Amino acid sequence: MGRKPCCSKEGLKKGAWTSKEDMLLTQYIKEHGESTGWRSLPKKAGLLRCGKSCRLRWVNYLKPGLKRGNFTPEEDDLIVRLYTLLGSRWSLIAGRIPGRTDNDIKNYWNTHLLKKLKAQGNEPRRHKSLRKSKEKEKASSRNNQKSNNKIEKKKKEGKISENGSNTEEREQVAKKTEEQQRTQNFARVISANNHNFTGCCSSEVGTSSGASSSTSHEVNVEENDNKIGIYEKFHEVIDELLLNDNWLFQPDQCTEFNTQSHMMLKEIYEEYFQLVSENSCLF
DNA sequence: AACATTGACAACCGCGTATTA
DNA sequence: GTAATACGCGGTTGTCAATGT
Repeated sequence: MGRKPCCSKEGLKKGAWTSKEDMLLTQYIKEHGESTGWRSLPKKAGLLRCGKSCRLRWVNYLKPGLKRGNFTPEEDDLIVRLYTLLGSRWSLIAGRIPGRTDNDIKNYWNTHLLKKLKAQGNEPRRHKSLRKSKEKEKASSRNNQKSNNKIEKKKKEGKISENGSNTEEREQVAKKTEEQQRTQNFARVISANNHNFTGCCSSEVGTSSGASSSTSHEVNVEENDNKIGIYEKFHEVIDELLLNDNWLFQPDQCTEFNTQSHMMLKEIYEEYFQLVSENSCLF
Protein backbone atom coordinates (compact mmCIF):
# COMPACT_ATOMS: atom_id res chain seq x y z
CA MET A 1 0.00 0.00 0.00
CA GLY A 2 1.36 3.36 -0.96
CA ARG A 3 1.64 6.04 1.62
CA LYS A 4 0.63 9.64 1.22
CA PRO A 5 2.85 12.33 2.64
CA CYS A 6 1.83 13.49 6.10
CA CYS A 7 0.77 16.78 4.60
CA SER A 8 0.93 18.59 1.31
CA LYS A 9 4.39 20.04 0.86
CA GLU A 10 3.03 22.75 -1.46
CA GLY A 11 3.69 26.22 -0.11
CA LEU A 12 4.87 25.00 3.26
CA LYS A 13 7.85 26.62 4.90
CA LYS A 14 10.91 24.61 5.86
CA GLY A 15 14.06 25.33 7.79
CA ALA A 16 14.68 27.36 10.90
CA TRP A 17 11.74 28.66 12.87
CA THR A 18 11.30 32.39 13.40
CA SER A 19 10.38 33.87 16.76
CA LYS A 20 7.00 34.85 15.31
CA GLU A 21 6.28 31.24 14.36
CA ASP A 22 7.37 30.09 17.79
CA MET A 23 5.02 32.60 19.35
CA LEU A 24 2.08 31.51 17.19
CA LEU A 25 2.66 27.86 17.97
CA THR A 26 3.12 28.42 21.70
CA GLN A 27 0.06 30.62 21.89
CA TYR A 28 -2.10 28.09 20.07
CA ILE A 29 -1.00 25.18 22.21
CA LYS A 30 -1.43 27.17 25.41
CA GLU A 31 -5.01 27.94 24.40
CA HIS A 32 -6.01 24.58 22.92
CA GLY A 33 -3.59 22.03 24.29
CA GLU A 34 -1.44 19.49 22.47
CA SER A 35 -4.15 16.94 21.84
CA THR A 36 -6.09 18.72 19.12
CA GLY A 37 -4.23 16.90 16.33
CA TRP A 38 -0.94 18.01 14.83
CA ARG A 39 -2.13 17.74 11.26
CA SER A 40 -4.75 20.44 11.53
CA LEU A 41 -2.79 22.57 14.00
CA PRO A 42 -0.69 24.65 11.56
CA LYS A 43 -3.71 25.90 9.66
CA LYS A 44 -5.61 26.73 12.83
CA ALA A 45 -2.58 28.42 14.37
CA GLY A 46 -1.85 30.42 11.23
CA LEU A 47 1.41 28.63 10.45
CA LEU A 48 2.72 27.62 7.04
CA ARG A 49 4.32 24.50 8.42
CA CYS A 50 3.79 20.78 8.29
CA GLY A 51 2.10 19.35 11.40
CA LYS A 52 5.06 17.11 11.97
CA SER A 53 7.36 20.08 11.97
CA CYS A 54 5.13 21.85 14.51
CA ARG A 55 5.13 18.85 16.79
CA LEU A 56 8.89 18.56 16.65
CA ARG A 57 9.40 22.24 17.33
CA TRP A 58 7.06 22.10 20.32
CA VAL A 59 8.33 18.84 21.78
CA ASN A 60 12.01 19.59 21.37
CA TYR A 61 12.22 23.30 21.85
CA LEU A 62 9.15 25.22 22.97
CA LYS A 63 7.55 22.92 25.51
CA PRO A 64 7.82 24.35 29.03
CA GLY A 65 10.14 22.62 31.47
CA LEU A 66 12.77 21.64 28.94
CA LYS A 67 16.39 21.96 29.98
CA ARG A 68 18.85 23.24 27.44
CA GLY A 69 22.48 22.20 27.29
CA ASN A 70 24.67 21.82 30.39
CA PHE A 71 24.29 18.10 30.95
CA THR A 72 25.39 17.21 34.46
CA PRO A 73 27.86 14.37 35.14
CA GLU A 74 24.97 12.47 36.73
CA GLU A 75 22.95 12.82 33.53
CA ASP A 76 25.96 11.77 31.46
CA ASP A 77 26.36 8.69 33.56
CA LEU A 78 22.69 7.81 33.39
CA ILE A 79 22.60 8.26 29.61
CA VAL A 80 25.62 6.00 29.17
CA ARG A 81 24.15 3.32 31.39
CA LEU A 82 20.75 3.50 29.74
CA TYR A 83 22.32 3.40 26.28
CA THR A 84 24.31 0.34 27.26
CA LEU A 85 21.10 -1.29 28.40
CA LEU A 86 18.65 -0.07 25.79
CA GLY A 87 20.69 0.90 22.76
CA SER A 88 19.46 3.82 20.68
CA ARG A 89 15.95 3.84 22.10
CA TRP A 90 16.24 7.55 22.62
CA SER A 91 12.64 8.18 23.59
CA LEU A 92 12.89 5.52 26.28
CA ILE A 93 16.12 7.04 27.54
CA ALA A 94 14.62 10.52 27.47
CA GLY A 95 11.71 9.20 29.51
CA ARG A 96 14.14 8.49 32.33
CA ILE A 97 15.74 11.93 32.31
CA PRO A 98 13.37 14.74 33.25
CA GLY A 99 13.52 17.87 31.12
CA ARG A 100 15.50 16.24 28.31
CA THR A 101 14.12 15.27 24.92
CA ASP A 102 15.04 12.30 22.78
CA ASN A 103 16.48 14.59 20.11
CA ASP A 104 18.52 16.47 22.67
CA ILE A 105 19.95 13.30 24.14
CA LYS A 106 20.60 11.81 20.71
CA ASN A 107 22.52 14.91 19.62
CA TYR A 108 24.41 15.06 22.88
CA TRP A 109 25.29 11.40 22.58
CA ASN A 110 26.56 11.74 19.02
CA THR A 111 28.50 14.94 19.52
CA HIS A 112 29.82 14.62 23.07
CA LEU A 113 29.40 11.36 24.90
CA LEU A 114 30.43 8.99 22.14
CA LYS A 115 33.65 10.89 21.57
CA LYS A 116 34.29 11.10 25.28
CA LEU A 117 33.82 7.37 25.72
CA LYS A 118 35.94 6.55 22.67
CA ALA A 119 38.70 8.76 24.00
CA GLN A 120 38.54 6.83 27.28
CA GLY A 121 38.53 3.54 25.40
CA ASN A 122 35.05 2.85 26.70
CA GLU A 123 33.07 2.71 23.50
CA PRO A 124 29.79 1.08 24.42
CA ARG A 125 28.63 -2.20 23.05
CA ARG A 126 26.59 -2.00 19.86
CA HIS A 127 23.08 -3.27 20.27
CA LYS A 128 21.08 -5.44 17.95
CA SER A 129 19.58 -3.50 15.11
CA LEU A 130 16.29 -2.01 16.20
CA ARG A 131 14.80 -3.02 12.88
CA LYS A 132 15.74 -6.67 13.38
CA SER A 133 14.39 -6.61 16.90
CA LYS A 134 11.17 -5.07 15.68
CA GLU A 135 10.79 -7.74 13.00
CA LYS A 136 11.12 -10.37 15.68
CA GLU A 137 8.67 -8.52 17.85
CA LYS A 138 6.28 -8.30 14.93
CA ALA A 139 6.48 -12.03 14.32
CA SER A 140 5.85 -12.68 17.98
CA SER A 141 2.94 -10.27 17.96
CA ARG A 142 1.46 -12.01 14.91
CA ASN A 143 1.66 -15.36 16.66
CA ASN A 144 0.05 -13.96 19.79
CA GLN A 145 -2.65 -12.37 17.69
CA LYS A 146 -3.34 -15.67 15.92
CA SER A 147 -3.52 -17.42 19.24
CA ASN A 148 -5.82 -14.78 20.72
CA ASN A 149 -8.06 -14.88 17.67
CA LYS A 150 -8.40 -18.65 18.05
CA ILE A 151 -9.46 -18.29 21.66
CA GLU A 152 -11.88 -15.48 20.84
CA LYS A 153 -13.39 -17.58 18.07
CA LYS A 154 -13.88 -20.53 20.39
CA LYS A 155 -15.40 -18.28 23.04
CA LYS A 156 -17.88 -16.96 20.49
CA GLU A 157 -18.70 -20.49 19.38
CA GLY A 158 -19.36 -21.38 23.02
CA LYS A 159 -16.69 -24.06 22.96
CA ILE A 160 -14.88 -22.57 25.95
CA SER A 161 -16.07 -20.62 28.91
CA GLU A 162 -15.22 -17.03 29.76
CA ASN A 163 -13.61 -18.05 33.05
CA GLY A 164 -11.02 -20.30 31.47
CA SER A 165 -12.40 -23.70 32.36
CA ASN A 166 -11.39 -25.13 28.98
CA THR A 167 -8.21 -27.21 28.91
CA GLU A 168 -6.64 -25.22 26.09
CA GLU A 169 -7.33 -21.95 27.84
CA ARG A 170 -6.04 -23.35 31.15
CA GLU A 171 -2.84 -24.29 29.37
CA GLN A 172 -2.56 -20.77 28.04
CA VAL A 173 -3.04 -19.35 31.52
CA ALA A 174 -0.55 -21.81 32.97
CA LYS A 175 1.99 -20.86 30.32
CA LYS A 176 1.52 -17.20 31.03
CA THR A 177 1.82 -17.78 34.75
CA GLU A 178 5.00 -19.71 34.12
CA GLU A 179 6.41 -16.80 32.15
CA GLN A 180 5.46 -14.40 34.90
CA GLN A 181 7.06 -16.73 37.41
CA ARG A 182 10.29 -16.71 35.40
CA THR A 183 10.30 -12.93 35.31
CA GLN A 184 9.62 -12.78 39.03
CA ASN A 185 12.38 -15.28 39.73
CA PHE A 186 14.73 -13.23 37.64
CA ALA A 187 13.81 -10.12 39.59
CA ARG A 188 14.17 -12.01 42.86
CA VAL A 189 17.61 -13.29 41.95
CA ILE A 190 18.88 -9.83 41.16
CA SER A 191 17.23 -8.40 44.23
CA ALA A 192 19.09 -10.90 46.35
CA ASN A 193 22.39 -9.30 45.43
CA ASN A 194 23.04 -6.37 47.66
CA HIS A 195 26.29 -4.87 46.46
CA ASN A 196 27.19 -1.21 46.56
CA PHE A 197 26.27 0.34 43.26
CA THR A 198 28.93 2.82 42.35
CA GLY A 199 27.33 4.33 39.28
CA CYS A 200 30.03 3.40 36.81
CA CYS A 201 28.86 2.52 33.32
CA SER A 202 28.81 -1.09 32.25
CA SER A 203 30.95 -0.43 29.22
CA GLU A 204 33.75 0.43 31.58
CA VAL A 205 33.46 -2.99 33.05
CA GLY A 206 32.62 -4.76 29.83
CA THR A 207 35.92 -3.88 28.19
CA SER A 208 39.40 -4.57 29.38
CA SER A 209 40.75 -1.10 28.79
CA GLY A 210 38.29 1.01 30.65
CA ALA A 211 37.95 -0.61 34.03
CA SER A 212 36.83 1.96 36.54
CA SER A 213 38.44 2.11 39.92
CA SER A 214 35.08 2.92 41.43
CA THR A 215 33.54 -0.48 40.87
CA SER A 216 33.82 -3.44 43.16
CA HIS A 217 33.35 -5.87 40.25
CA GLU A 218 36.22 -5.19 37.93
CA VAL A 219 36.38 -8.02 35.39
CA ASN A 220 38.29 -8.32 32.17
CA VAL A 221 35.61 -9.71 29.89
CA GLU A 222 37.78 -9.98 26.82
CA GLU A 223 40.09 -12.42 28.56
CA ASN A 224 37.50 -15.09 28.69
CA ASP A 225 35.26 -16.27 25.84
CA ASN A 226 32.84 -17.76 28.27
CA LYS A 227 32.49 -14.44 30.03
CA ILE A 228 31.87 -12.74 26.71
CA GLY A 229 29.16 -15.29 26.12
CA ILE A 230 27.61 -14.40 29.45
CA TYR A 231 27.89 -10.74 28.62
CA GLU A 232 26.13 -11.20 25.27
CA LYS A 233 23.56 -13.52 26.78
CA PHE A 234 22.81 -11.00 29.46
CA HIS A 235 22.11 -8.30 26.93
CA GLU A 236 19.97 -10.67 24.86
CA VAL A 237 17.85 -11.34 27.93
CA ILE A 238 17.50 -7.63 28.60
CA ASP A 239 16.59 -6.98 24.97
CA GLU A 240 13.96 -9.70 25.10
CA LEU A 241 12.48 -8.38 28.33
CA LEU A 242 12.31 -4.88 26.95
CA LEU A 243 10.62 -6.07 23.79
CA ASN A 244 8.18 -8.40 25.46
CA ASP A 245 6.61 -6.01 27.93
CA ASN A 246 7.09 -2.89 29.96
CA TRP A 247 7.93 -4.43 33.29
CA LEU A 248 11.07 -2.39 33.62
CA PHE A 249 10.16 1.04 32.28
CA GLN A 250 6.95 2.97 32.36
CA PRO A 251 7.87 6.39 30.95
CA ASP A 252 4.29 7.66 31.16
CA GLN A 253 4.38 7.44 34.92
CA CYS A 254 7.73 9.09 35.17
CA THR A 255 7.95 12.80 35.67
CA GLU A 256 10.83 12.48 38.11
CA PHE A 257 13.35 9.71 38.40
CA ASN A 258 11.28 6.66 39.07
CA THR A 259 13.04 5.20 42.06
CA GLN A 260 11.70 1.73 41.58
CA SER A 261 12.78 1.48 37.95
CA HIS A 262 16.10 3.04 38.77
CA MET A 263 16.63 0.44 41.45
CA MET A 264 15.70 -2.28 38.99
CA LEU A 265 18.24 -0.93 36.54
CA LYS A 266 20.83 -0.95 39.26
CA GLU A 267 19.93 -4.46 40.27
CA ILE A 268 20.17 -5.74 36.71
CA TYR A 269 23.68 -4.41 36.48
CA GLU A 270 24.56 -5.92 39.82
CA GLU A 271 23.35 -9.27 38.53
CA TYR A 272 25.43 -8.83 35.42
CA PHE A 273 28.54 -8.08 37.46
CA GLN A 274 27.85 -11.09 39.61
CA LEU A 275 27.40 -13.35 36.59
CA VAL A 276 30.65 -12.28 35.03
CA SER A 277 32.60 -12.48 38.23
CA GLU A 278 31.27 -15.92 39.09
CA ASN A 279 31.85 -17.05 35.50
CA SER A 280 28.69 -19.07 35.53
CA CYS A 281 25.72 -18.83 33.22
CA LEU A 282 22.30 -18.87 34.80
CA PHE A 283 20.32 -18.22 31.62
C1' DA B 1 41.46 38.55 5.53
C1' DA B 2 39.85 34.56 3.13
C1' DC B 3 38.88 30.06 2.90
C1' DA B 4 38.44 25.29 4.82
C1' DT B 5 37.28 22.37 8.44
C1' DT B 6 34.93 21.03 12.52
C1' DG B 7 31.40 20.97 16.06
C1' DA B 8 26.88 21.55 17.72
C1' DC B 9 22.27 21.25 17.27
C1' DA B 10 17.86 22.15 14.87
C1' DA B 11 15.10 20.22 11.57
C1' DC B 12 13.79 16.88 8.08
C1' DC B 13 12.77 12.24 6.18
C1' DG B 14 11.12 7.72 5.93
C1' DC B 15 9.36 3.99 8.25
C1' DG B 16 6.56 1.30 11.64
C1' DT B 17 2.61 1.30 14.46
C1' DA B 18 -1.83 2.74 16.27
C1' DT B 19 -6.14 4.47 15.29
C1' DT B 20 -10.07 5.49 12.57
C1' DA B 21 -13.48 5.04 8.90
C1' DG C 1 -11.04 -7.18 7.54
C1' DT C 2 -8.92 -3.59 5.06
C1' DA C 3 -7.38 0.81 3.61
C1' DA C 4 -6.42 5.43 4.89
C1' DT C 5 -4.63 8.49 8.06
C1' DA C 6 -2.05 10.41 11.97
C1' DC C 7 1.50 10.02 15.13
C1' DG C 8 5.98 9.00 17.03
C1' DC C 9 10.52 7.34 16.54
C1' DG C 10 15.38 6.78 15.01
C1' DG C 11 18.58 8.03 11.56
C1' DT C 12 20.31 11.53 8.77
C1' DT C 13 21.06 16.04 6.83
C1' DG C 14 21.42 21.08 6.80
C1' DT C 15 22.91 25.22 8.75
C1' DC C 16 25.66 28.27 11.14
C1' DA C 17 29.17 29.66 14.38
C1' DA C 18 33.77 28.78 16.01
C1' DT C 19 38.29 27.51 15.06
C1' DG C 20 42.30 26.43 12.28
C1' DT C 21 45.38 27.19 8.32
